[in-house]
Amino acid sequence: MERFYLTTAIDYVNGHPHIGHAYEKILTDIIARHYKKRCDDVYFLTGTDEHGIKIQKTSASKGMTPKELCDENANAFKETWKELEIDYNKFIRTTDDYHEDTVQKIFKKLVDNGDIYKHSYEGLYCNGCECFLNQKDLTEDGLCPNHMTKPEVVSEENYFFRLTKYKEAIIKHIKEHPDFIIPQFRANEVLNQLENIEDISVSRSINNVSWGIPVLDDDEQVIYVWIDALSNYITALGYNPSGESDENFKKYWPADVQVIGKDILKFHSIYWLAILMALDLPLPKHLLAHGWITIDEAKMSKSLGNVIAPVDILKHFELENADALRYYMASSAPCGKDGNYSDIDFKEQVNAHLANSMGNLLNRTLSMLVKYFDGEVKPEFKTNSAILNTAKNTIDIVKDCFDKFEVSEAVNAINNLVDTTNKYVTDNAPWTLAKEEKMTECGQVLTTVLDIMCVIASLIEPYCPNIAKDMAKQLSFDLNTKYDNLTCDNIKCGKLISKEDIKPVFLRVDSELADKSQKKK
RNA sequence: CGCGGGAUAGAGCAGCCUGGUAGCUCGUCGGGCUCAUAACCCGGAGGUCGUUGGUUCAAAUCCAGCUCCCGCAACCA
Repeated sequence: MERFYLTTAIDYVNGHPHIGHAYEKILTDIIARHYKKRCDDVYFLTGTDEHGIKIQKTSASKGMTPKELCDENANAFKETWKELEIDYNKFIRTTDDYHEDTVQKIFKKLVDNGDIYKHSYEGLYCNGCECFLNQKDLTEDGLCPNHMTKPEVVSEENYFFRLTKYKEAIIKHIKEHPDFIIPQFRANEVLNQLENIEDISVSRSINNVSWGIPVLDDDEQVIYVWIDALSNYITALGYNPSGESDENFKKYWPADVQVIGKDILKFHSIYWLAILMALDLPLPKHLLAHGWITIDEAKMSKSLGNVIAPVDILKHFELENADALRYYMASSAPCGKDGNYSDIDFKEQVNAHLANSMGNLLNRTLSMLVKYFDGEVKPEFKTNSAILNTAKNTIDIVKDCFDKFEVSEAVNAINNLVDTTNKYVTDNAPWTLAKEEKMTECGQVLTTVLDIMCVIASLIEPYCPNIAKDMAKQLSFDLNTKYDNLTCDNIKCGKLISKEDIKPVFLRVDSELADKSQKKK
C-alpha cells in the first residue's frame, strides 16, 4: 500500500461544531493515523461547506456578510479540531478561490457534455421561506406550515443534472462491489432509493439564492450544493476538468475511503458517483457511513437543548487533552451504528480501560522493574513466552479490523490483549518470584509484559496519541515503527527507567490523584 | 400496505447468514493478592433472547403475523 487518501464530509458552517461533527472527524483521524503506520503517504482532507440560503439568511439576521459568518464559524471548526488533535493534511472551504474556480469549470464541462441541461418547472413557492415547498409539506388548507400563507405557483428555470442516465451503472457498481458501502446493510437502502431517482436540480435562481458560485456565462443562476460541495473531494487535490490536474490529484484520487454520516449516504453513493462518472473519473473505493451520536439516548437537537460541544466535555472533566474523548467516541458505537454519549458512561469507560487496565498495567510493571532490578533489563530476561504470540496476533486482528474500518471492534482487540496481559502478571506473580529469589524468572515476566506494552502503545496511538507517547517514552520505544515491522522484541537491554521517571499515563477521571494533579497547576 | 434499521441480565452490545443446554464489556456483590493509578486476579447474583403462532428431535437463530422504538424519504452531523 503506497498511498492512502481519506476524506470527511465537509461541515455546514451555519453554527458551531458539536459532538456529532467531532465524532466523524475523530473516526477519520484514527483511521488516518492507523494507516500512517501501514503506508508512507496518507492524505487526510476535511473542511467546511459554506454556500447556500441558510448561511445567507443567518448572516443577514446577525447583521453580518455571509463571508464574515463563514469565516467566524469555519474558524470555530478549525479550533475544535486542533483541540481534538485532528491531524488533517488539508482544510478546504468551499469559498476558497481555487475551489470556486474549479467548480465553475466542472459545471461547464458537464453542460458541454450534455450531462447538465436547462429545464423549467413549476412549483409552489413560499415567499416567507424563500423556497419551493412540496404539496405534502403544506397544511390541510394548502398553506405553508411556517408562515400560514398560501404559496404562489412560480415557474423557474434551473439547470438539471442527468442523474437518471447513470442509474444502471450505479446499481451495477454497488452490486458488484459489496464492500463499497460500509456497513453493508446500508447498500440495500441505497438500491431502494435508486429505484425512484429523477434528474436533480443543480442550480438556483440568483434572485432566491445569491450566496453561491455563479454559473459561468449565465448571471441568472448560481450552482447548487450538489456540484459545489461534493466536488470538494477532488478540487482540494487540484483536479482540473479542462486541462492538466495537479500532482496531488494524480497521486491520491480515487479516495480509499470517504467517511460520511448515514444521512448523506444517498448523496455520496448516488449523486457523487454519477458526477464522477460524468467527469469520467475513477470512483472512491469505500464509503463509510457512520451512525449518530445520541446524548443520553436522545437525539441531539437544538430544540431539545442537548447539543454538546466537544470542548465542553474536556473542560467539564478537566482533561488536559482529547485522548479520553477520542477513545470513548471511537469505541462507543460499532461500525456504522448509532452511539450514545453520557457523562457517566464516559467516565466509567475511560477509567476502566485507560486508567485501571492499560495505564495501571504499565505502571505496576515498571514499578517492579525498578524495585527488583533498579530499572535494568538484563539480556537473560528476553524470552519467547507464549503470550508474545497473542500480542503478535492482536496486531493482525487490529489490522484486519481497520481493513474493514471497524474502529470500535479494533479497540476490543486491544483491550483483550491488555486484559490477557494483566492476567499473565497475576498468574506469574513476579512479586512472589522476587521473594523466592527467582530473579531471572521474575525479570523475564516483567520484560515480556514490557515488550507487549510497546505493542499496545503502538496500537492505541491512533486513538490516544498522548497516552501512547507517554507510554513509549517510559519504554524507550519508537512509536514511528510501522505495523509491518512491529514485533514483540521491543525492549532494549540495559537501564530502562528510574523511579522518578515512572508516571501514570492516564489518571482516573474524578479520582483524588487527578484532583491533586489539577491543583498543582 | 413508502423504504430501511432495531427490540438479548441494571447499562451498552455480540451471537442470527451456516438451528444444538445464552456470551462480552461496564456496573454490582463475595473472595484472593499486595507489584500498581482504592488498582489487578478469581468467583457469584442477575436474562421465559419484544409478542403470538408455525417448521423441527431441537429455535435468540429459519418462516408468518403483531406490538413498540429509531432513521430516511423532506436544507437538522
